[in-house]
Amino acid sequence: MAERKGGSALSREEYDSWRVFIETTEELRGALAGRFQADSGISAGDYQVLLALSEAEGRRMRSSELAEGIGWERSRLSHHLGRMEQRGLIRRETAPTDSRGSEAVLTDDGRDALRHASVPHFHAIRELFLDALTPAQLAAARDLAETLRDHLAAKRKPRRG
Amino acid sequence: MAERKGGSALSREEYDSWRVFIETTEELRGALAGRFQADSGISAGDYQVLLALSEAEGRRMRSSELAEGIGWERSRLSHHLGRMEQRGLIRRETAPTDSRGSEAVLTDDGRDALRHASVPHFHAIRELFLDALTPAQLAAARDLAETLRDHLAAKRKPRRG
DNA sequence: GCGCGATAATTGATGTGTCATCTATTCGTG
DNA sequence: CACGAATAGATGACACATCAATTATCGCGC
Repeated sequence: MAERKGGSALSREEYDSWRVFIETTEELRGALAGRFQADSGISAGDYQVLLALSEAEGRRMRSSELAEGIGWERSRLSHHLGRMEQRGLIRRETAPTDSRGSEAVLTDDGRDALRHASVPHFHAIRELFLDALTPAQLAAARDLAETLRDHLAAKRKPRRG
Repeated sequence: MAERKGGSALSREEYDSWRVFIETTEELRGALAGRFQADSGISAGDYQVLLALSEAEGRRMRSSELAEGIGWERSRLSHHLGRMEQRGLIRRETAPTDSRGSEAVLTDDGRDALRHASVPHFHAIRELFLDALTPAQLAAARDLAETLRDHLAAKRKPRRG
């Protein structure tokens, strides 16, 4: 990892930059998740689902659209909706136009949970992320994220397959 | 989430920056993990453990030191070592000096797995991360990560508890 | 209107992370 | 030395993510 050869070895500096970046962002995610869960009783994943549903027409969405909207695989969403349904945060109904499909519907309990979660959510983001950064750093974070996101998208779908 | 009140609401821009940052870093982690696992047959977590052990005196470490070294909770490490032991990558022995404790020992299979994983590992880092960024962006990423890391450390241990 | 590939969603298996709890051992202090 | 607190580590329960396989329905071409 110190010498350069074959085009795939990394310099110490490259490797260190990578490591501190990936480990810290992972730590940030974990800290946020823990804080958020402890303060509101719902997870970050729950929050995404609830928010999307609350903004949807009739507070309901087809599973596929929901998955698309929040950028999850359908299998992941299906499992997650199962758990949320157990807890009464959402309910599932078969889609009226296509009986293969299902709609996730926000329940009243789900609406309440979302309402109570928003403030802790924003507070945690401010405290653990925004407060740490200067405006320039925040701008750099955004630039970085957008660059990486585009790069990953290109890697994922290089023209065809 | 648009208006500012109570000091905890976020501007749209703050929220968007947060979202793209956290979602993209999470996506990067997932992409790396998938690529790495597919190419080498071991996970990123396995890699960290194997690397630490391979560099240790006698290719063995006390569980606590290992956990400390790679920054994991002991419970997490314990579960992970159990799985790695199942696959023959490591072996556990009771510590000679303290019979409460245990040592994780790198097996020959573990050493081989590490050897075969290094190139794919570096390659994935280069391809998904380093290749995406200009030198300035890479420097910004590191600066950002270090700032956040320090901030999180301060939040975690504010002087005493 | 039948048959078959495509699509929507669920399910099961497995790996992973966290928390709370448990067991065994060590150590400090009387 | 004995006892209780602290420590090392393992374990069980649960939430979560990914992958492969499965089920049910749709819709097109004949």
